[in-house]
Amino acid sequence: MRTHMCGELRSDQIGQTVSVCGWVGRRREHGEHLAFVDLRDHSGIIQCVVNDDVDVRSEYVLRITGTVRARPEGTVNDGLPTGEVEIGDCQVEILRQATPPPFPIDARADDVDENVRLQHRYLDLRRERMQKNLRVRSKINAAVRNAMDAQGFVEVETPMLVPSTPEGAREFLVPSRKEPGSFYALPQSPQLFKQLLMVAGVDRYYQMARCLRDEDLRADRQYEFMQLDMEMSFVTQDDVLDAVSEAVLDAAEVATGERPLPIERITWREAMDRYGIDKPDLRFGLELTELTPIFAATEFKAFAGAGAIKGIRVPGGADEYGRNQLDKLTDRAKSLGAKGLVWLKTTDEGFDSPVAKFLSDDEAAAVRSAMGAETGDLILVVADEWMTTCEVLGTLRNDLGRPPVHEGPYRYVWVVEFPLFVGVDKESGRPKPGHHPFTTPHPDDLDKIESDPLSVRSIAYDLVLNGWELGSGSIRIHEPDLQRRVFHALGISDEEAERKFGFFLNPFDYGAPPHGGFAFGLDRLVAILAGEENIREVIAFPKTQSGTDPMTNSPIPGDPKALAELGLKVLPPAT
RNA sequence: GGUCCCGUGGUGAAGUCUGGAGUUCACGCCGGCCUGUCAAGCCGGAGGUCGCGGGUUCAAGUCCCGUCGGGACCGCCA
Repeated sequence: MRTHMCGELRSDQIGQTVSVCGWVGRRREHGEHLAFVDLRDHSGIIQCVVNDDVDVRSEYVLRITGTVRARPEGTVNDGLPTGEVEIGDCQVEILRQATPPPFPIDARADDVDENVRLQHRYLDLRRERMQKNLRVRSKINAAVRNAMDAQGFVEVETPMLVPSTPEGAREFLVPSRKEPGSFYALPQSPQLFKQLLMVAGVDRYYQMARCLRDEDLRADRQYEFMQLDMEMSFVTQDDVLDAVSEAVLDAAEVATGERPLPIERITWREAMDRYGIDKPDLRFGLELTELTPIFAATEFKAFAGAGAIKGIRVPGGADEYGRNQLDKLTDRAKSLGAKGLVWLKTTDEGFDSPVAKFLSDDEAAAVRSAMGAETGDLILVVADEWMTTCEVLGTLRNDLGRPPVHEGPYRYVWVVEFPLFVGVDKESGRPKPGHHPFTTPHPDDLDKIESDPLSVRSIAYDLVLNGWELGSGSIRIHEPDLQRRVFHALGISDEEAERKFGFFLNPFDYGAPPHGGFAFGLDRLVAILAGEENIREVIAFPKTQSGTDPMTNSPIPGDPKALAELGLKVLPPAT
């Protein structure tokens, strides 16, 4: 039907008779016997010179046959890859007429209400930007698959209809017709299956896995999302990180044409100390500075006895931030859990600050020196429990300096040695798992599981890109004694463990190899590499923030007959 | 569950604070003219439940209350 794609025609084809197919973009008519038609397919746009009087309108689907020729002197279009040539003597075949689209099928639709774009997603996807995104995604998928295959991983598909599991994200439930009142769940991840595949001796498993979580949506979260899910036997953390790195770096290379440097590592502790967050954005400074020792014997009540005192320095911020803005920053800090926020404006004489008079000369000088502050800088200080201090300043740091996620350069980082337990459950008073309850404790911290659980590190790691968590993983516990100790630390009795996790852990008794794995979100990786700051832009048919699809109108009310067959009855909405 | 922003011909915006006739701009659409344009140009035209409901007022796109839809974020996402 066609000999070339619209966007591939160049001077090389001059003289050739070609056929191209596509949609009518812009057209410029100069009377009955001359019209310029921009024909578009996914590869680009070619100008066709039509001398017949054919009625050709926006988005008509055409097949055009004609001769490639150089454009006349002075009419070359530098803005178009095909701009040196055009198709002349065009024979136009209308394959399908079209009604005018609700929005222009080009970059102008970037500004159109997203709801309208989603209502007509098939038209939105027709645009160059979205075509590019679909294709980048496809290339990344292929690169990831190739990388995993080349490393000896076996792609195994796991079920979409799985049992509901008690822990973790809220699940989507699927009613069973054969057993009314019983339900499957859609998998929030293939976690249990991939570990059982290790018991099965698969050794290296991977899957492009669709995961489903019934949690509220965000710019970086959809109900349904894709993960590169993988698991390996007889490995250390380094083996897992290397295998994942290979896939991620290959993906980055096909998407950007440039292979990133090896991914650096930082411990969770250092990430919190320096960036105040477990998914640090390394693209900008504003790092947290340790000030605790300076105030070891301070008389300033707000600082005395604080677990940690840290500051961030905003270069030249003294003039930039007025009283009003500083009050807002203080409110922000308080809403994040800090008792307050101390701000210091660096002057030639010392500090301009409401609390300047409470600082001794030595303390002021030490702060200035530790922060590397120069006149005109703004310093923000928080004094609180270590975790609170870090988190509050980390959030302020992001508020103040973080560029949009898709703006280069790309800064990948492995965050390792996550704590095994995070926080304490209000009801039980027991620690809560940081990653999941099957994560291996750090070998150096085994003796603290009972005595000081919150200080126990784990062999768990996250991959972070430009401040977005791409994914996480861990080395799993494969020995029953250690698993029992961790369960006990979590306040899970042997009986409860058997009831909740028996179906998953009992198979380990038949010989579970040491194993560990990882899963990272492809949508997020593709979005960043495609230069998008919202994963909806790299998903062909995404849901809105409230979980609806304006194109298909899903979700829709259940059909009474179908409900009856499933043994379901819909209750009136709670008031 | 919560906070904030947005909703005006097909599309994007202005008008809303400070109430006075559906007013304006650009794109698109329809018709006409036009043989080298590429954001083609020129002339003419059509197109509206100002998201929806209620209230205040002589009068509401504009003020108030509620509601629906979209977005950003918090909670949530082991």
